[in-house]
Amino acid sequence: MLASSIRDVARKAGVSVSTVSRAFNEYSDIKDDTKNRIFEVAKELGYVPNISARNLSKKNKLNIAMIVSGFMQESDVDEFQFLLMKGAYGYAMDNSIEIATYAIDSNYQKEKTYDQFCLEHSLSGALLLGLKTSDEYLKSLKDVQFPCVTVDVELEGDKLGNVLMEDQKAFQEITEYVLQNNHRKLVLVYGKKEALVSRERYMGFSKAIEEAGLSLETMEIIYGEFSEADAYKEARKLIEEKGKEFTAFVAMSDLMAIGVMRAIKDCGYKVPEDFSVTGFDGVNMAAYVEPAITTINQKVKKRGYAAVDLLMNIINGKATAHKIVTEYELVIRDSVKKI
Amino acid sequence: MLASSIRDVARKAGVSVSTVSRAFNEYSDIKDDTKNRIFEVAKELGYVPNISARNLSKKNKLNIAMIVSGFMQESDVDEFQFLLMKGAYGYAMDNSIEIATYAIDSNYQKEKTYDQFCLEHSLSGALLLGLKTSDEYLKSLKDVQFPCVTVDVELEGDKLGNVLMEDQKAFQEITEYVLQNNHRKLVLVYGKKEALVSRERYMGFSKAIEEAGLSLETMEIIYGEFSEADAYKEARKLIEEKGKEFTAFVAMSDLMAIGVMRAIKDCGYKVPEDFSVTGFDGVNMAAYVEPAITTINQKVKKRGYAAVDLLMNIINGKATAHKIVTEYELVIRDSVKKI
DNA sequence: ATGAAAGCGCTAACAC
DNA sequence: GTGTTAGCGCTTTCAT
Repeated sequence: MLASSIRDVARKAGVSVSTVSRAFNEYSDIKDDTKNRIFEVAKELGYVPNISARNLSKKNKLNIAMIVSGFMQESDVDEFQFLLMKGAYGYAMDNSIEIATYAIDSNYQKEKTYDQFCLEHSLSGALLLGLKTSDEYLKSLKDVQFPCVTVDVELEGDKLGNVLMEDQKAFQEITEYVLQNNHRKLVLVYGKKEALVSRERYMGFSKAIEEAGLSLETMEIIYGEFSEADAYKEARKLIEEKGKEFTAFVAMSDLMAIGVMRAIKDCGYKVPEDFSVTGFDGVNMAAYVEPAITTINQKVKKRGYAAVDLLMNIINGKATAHKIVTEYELVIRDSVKKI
Repeated sequence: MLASSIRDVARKAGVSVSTVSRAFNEYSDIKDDTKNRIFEVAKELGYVPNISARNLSKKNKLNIAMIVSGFMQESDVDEFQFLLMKGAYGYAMDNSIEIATYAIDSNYQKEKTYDQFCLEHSLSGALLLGLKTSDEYLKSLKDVQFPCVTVDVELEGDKLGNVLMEDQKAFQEITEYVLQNNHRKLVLVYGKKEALVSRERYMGFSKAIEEAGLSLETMEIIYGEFSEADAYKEARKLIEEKGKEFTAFVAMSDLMAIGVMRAIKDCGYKVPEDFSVTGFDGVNMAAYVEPAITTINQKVKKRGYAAVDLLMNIINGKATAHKIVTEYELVIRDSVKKI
């Protein structure tokens, strides 16, 4: 009953296969009459063109994919990649294109290069999400043959596009906000050491501190690895050791800010009365915890949307710039107290 | 430079194409010697078998996909589908298989049936997530030709598998818990009307009420559509109208519970002092809000894992049961007060 | 405006 | 154990 091919349609419609092909590929040089008849027959037969076959023969196919690195490694609570995906699929729906998503971990990347992945899947190009400095793909990416767009990873290349954010500037801005609230002894809650954004945000932190005429030496750094649990543990350790020697925690992610807040509460202190806390990302949860967290909203979904847009432009050679810097926004809520 | 084919490998290794094919398909009848040589040459040439070509010619291919319905329609805060995906990819990693994820909205489903989608993508079968009663796929699903596993949708069929949860029993259990805490005037916060799980949970609610010798008439129902915002709005309206006439809100999802809690606070009341609240799902956020929400943990990630497992078994004809009922757990936290 | 036929890269009989 | 060859279902010249 199933699996009627282009030949079946051709036969039943009384035309040749190439005519059917023309109809389905929206060629101009085909009579409306025959075209309609073909579609009718196709519908009767439940015919749909087989994508694999099309991929084999077609010159200019458009197959785009989203390759997510470290999907399983990220915390379950981390909605960052999820929102990126949603943004990407938003573009797909708006433009009636299809995106296939694949999860690829670091080990897999050692077996096959990015180009090989595209080759074997007949892709036109792909979005690459969640890349870490430790990822194999990262090294070979600069001279890929297939169009590729990365998020939060800056890399030059003919076929390469990047969707970036001014991490440094944004982190400087939120640090300055804390400083403006008269905090002088800050704790920086650092993210994953091998994440590219961590370094950028650190630079922003330093800059804010130094431009305020303060010394980095007087600040503390704890390492939360972008994890709620790690941030909790480290913050708790620090508070138990040094008590209220510091007044504010400036975290590189909302999740870590949440961990820090939990530690503060468990130590019998209150936010923001005893300690102020800021986050980074603009994750939904940051608005729902108590107190709601002051943070930088990265507008993640929009970034996913912009990434596919850029990829499409690179694929069809219409990309003017290969770097898109997306906007952010300081969201002031209730987790910082003026002292 | 790129795109060397099986023929290039064959030539350079001094063998025929079929021998190369045998090597890559792990046939037994091939000398280790030649096999190794082929792999060596393949590596030199950067050869990877093209999946589209393989799909065309291979009889027993294994291509599985995850089809997500209503991906864009769900609230951004809703991590349910995300966790399901993670669970599915967990299985994929553990078993070294590849899963392609596609987002398909209701409109798209009208154009193409499930079988047609599998056909055009050369799939062996797929996981179907997020199906609503309003979805086109749902109707035609019972007699699909391609193996298919649904989550939270019970449907008989030769090639059909379901991963289910005892929604009714679970909801009854959490309602009973509230009742045991001596609440007598409850508000049921209903989910999406067209969601299959809503009806089940409603049955569980009714049963708990009736078995406690109470009357459904004395309870209130508000409609939150599984949305935080809607639940907030409806709860707020109710509280402003009737004040503390009721003592507990029993919600069909954690997100709605969070909305209700926000409404309660905004009306100047406290949880659980003035109103008790329960959720359902076991979403991560439920643990982080304040107070932490008493809920039913669905163990969503495990369900995603189980779903792929079932699909694989159906595909290779080894499925004993086509219905998997996954476990849940009542998680008691701080949002219910004994009165 | 339509048809015939070659070919995309691979697998699977069938030969040897 | 390995080679030869006919497809898989489509697109794309090239004819007409």
